[in-house]
Amino acid sequence: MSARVTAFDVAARAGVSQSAVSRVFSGASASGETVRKVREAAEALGYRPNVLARSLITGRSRIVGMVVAYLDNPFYPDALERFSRAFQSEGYHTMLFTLPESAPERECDRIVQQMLDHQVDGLVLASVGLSDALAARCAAAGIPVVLFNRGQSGSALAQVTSANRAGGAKVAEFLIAAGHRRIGHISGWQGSSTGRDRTQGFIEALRAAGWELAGIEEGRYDHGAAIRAADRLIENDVDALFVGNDHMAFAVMDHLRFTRGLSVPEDVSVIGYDDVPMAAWAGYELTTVRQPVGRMVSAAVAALLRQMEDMSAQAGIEEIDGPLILRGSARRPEGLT
Amino acid sequence: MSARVTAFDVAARAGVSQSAVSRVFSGASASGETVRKVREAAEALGYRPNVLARSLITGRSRIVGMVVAYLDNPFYPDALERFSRAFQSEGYHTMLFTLPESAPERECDRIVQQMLDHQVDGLVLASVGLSDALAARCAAAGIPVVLFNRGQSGSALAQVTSANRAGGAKVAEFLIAAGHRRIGHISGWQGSSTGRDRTQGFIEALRAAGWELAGIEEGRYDHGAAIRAADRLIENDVDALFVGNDHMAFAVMDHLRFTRGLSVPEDVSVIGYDDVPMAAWAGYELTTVRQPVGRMVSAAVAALLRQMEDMSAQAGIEEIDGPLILRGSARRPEGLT
DNA sequence: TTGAAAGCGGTACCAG
DNA sequence: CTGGTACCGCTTTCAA
Repeated sequence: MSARVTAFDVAARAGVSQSAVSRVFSGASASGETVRKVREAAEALGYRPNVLARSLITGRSRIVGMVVAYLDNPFYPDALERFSRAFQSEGYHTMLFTLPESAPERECDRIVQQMLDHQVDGLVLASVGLSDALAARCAAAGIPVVLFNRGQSGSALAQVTSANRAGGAKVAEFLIAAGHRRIGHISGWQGSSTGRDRTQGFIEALRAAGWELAGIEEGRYDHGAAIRAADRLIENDVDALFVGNDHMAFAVMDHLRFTRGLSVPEDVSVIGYDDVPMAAWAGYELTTVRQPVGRMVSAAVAALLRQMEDMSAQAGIEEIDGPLILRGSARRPEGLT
Repeated sequence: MSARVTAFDVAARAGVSQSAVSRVFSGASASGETVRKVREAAEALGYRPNVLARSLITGRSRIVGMVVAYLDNPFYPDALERFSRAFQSEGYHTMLFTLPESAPERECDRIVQQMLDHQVDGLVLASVGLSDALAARCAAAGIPVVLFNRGQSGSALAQVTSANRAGGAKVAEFLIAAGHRRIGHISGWQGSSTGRDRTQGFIEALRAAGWELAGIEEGRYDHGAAIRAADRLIENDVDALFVGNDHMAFAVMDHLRFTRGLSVPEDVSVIGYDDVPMAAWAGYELTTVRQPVGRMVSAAVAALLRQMEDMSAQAGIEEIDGPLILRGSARRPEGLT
């Protein structure tokens, strides 16, 4: 509707050149007098620099692209909010994408390509992988990528996860200490590093203590699959269940209690990964493994900034220590926001 | 690192003019032969049009800005995911902002201004208001704005909420039907339309049935405040509590059960707004009011698209019918994703 | 249909 | 410090 106000308009009103206006708004050197006149004129006209034009010439958009597979596991909204705030405070903006439930892995490439088209300065991929071809493209374009909560072996991309293996081991120790001997496992997707690592750490620690799994099933992302897996394990008489999958623990426990009439944790102990906020808020008798979200996000942001600011910075793999087992206490654990 | 591939490079390789390349990629008329040559050259060079440059000249960025106050109420991640997908499928990208917990209302203007600098084509504000000054600025810039889950009376902005008043009334009827007579209310923030409407509908329906509130407190956003409010109401002997605030119901119930040793819902019935996903997943004995998220998002998206596509479209206020009371069943209600 | 040229709204380098 | 000017990468007249 209204005619766009450009730097020329401001220049004309302030009686200076357009270059002067540009300098004032990009923080380059200008005399106090010039600054004053320009600011005044800009204010009067309601002028604001067009970020697109600026990005076009500087080659930096100050936008980071963020891809998240899904948000129904409360771990991700939490992380997303932290990412968003962190980037904002560094002067970056966040362009968000979520993947369709149908073909997440396949869509990811398409979406990353779109972000590249938008000239993003960096990319965060939460719980999704990237094809080698596209990783190469990003590298060629000089766009740093950070994989969050997912490792991709053999890739040169920066990666941040928590110590999933240690987390899995902790669970084993926890269950053994609680006196459980027939322990079942519904694993996370074995195609993901987090899934594999948790399972591996769990089994190893069990073995180190002289025990074997009473049964193992792959749960992947599907509630139904997780529930069927739980059924099979229960038939097999397990008295404890480690659900390594992202947010299946509630579904499983629900099923055990209300379909099978078992009491948790008296009949079967259930322990899951990631579901802390819900478990905590609900004061539920579910024991969960809490990943150190805050530190994971900080590490990812730092890694990305480092690479965006300094082209020569190396992409590294960071494993943030300290997955924490929270007994499903009746009270909300302190320190949880 | 690598030299950027531009339309000129493609043109040179294809033996056509740069204009021709542009036409091919913007879908304008070009002969089949030209299209073939250009596509081939582009493919070989790995060319992709620079969206920034395109937006700069067309004046349309195909980006919608989205501001969300917080994501720790599961209602918002749910909505956000739906928004993101809807916009993606319409060829729009989403730029996300979250507000700092400290000064959300004040920061909102600053952030909206930043989005305008980025030349967004439209704005969605979830649960936050906009100053009149900035609303005017958006209008002047021809940028449509939709307020989601928040009304702002007297503003010309498009607004989508659910029928909060009817929802509040339903809660009253529900509690009365359950035989409660000493009913307390912890309201949502009375500075927001949703908070006011829920409370008003609740009180009116109570009154229509011949009852008065046994007590009312304002909970606002703070867990602590909500808990203290609950304490005061309990001292006042209420046997039912309607928590109109966004995601306080769990905190309140938690407190009642584990600090005060009351059983819910036997001693006190608690009913909240919005917390359905958690309640459902946890199979918790909490009765919640579920807002029709899907339809709310669809309406908001439609309203925004309409205005973005057709400058003459009117901004309207839509109240989506059908807040639903879900008894805190042991099983996850069907139809919840 | 096609190519040449004029911008879109800025930044950056230049000589003054 | 200042103004002039080339240029970022693309879209869009305009003649041919």
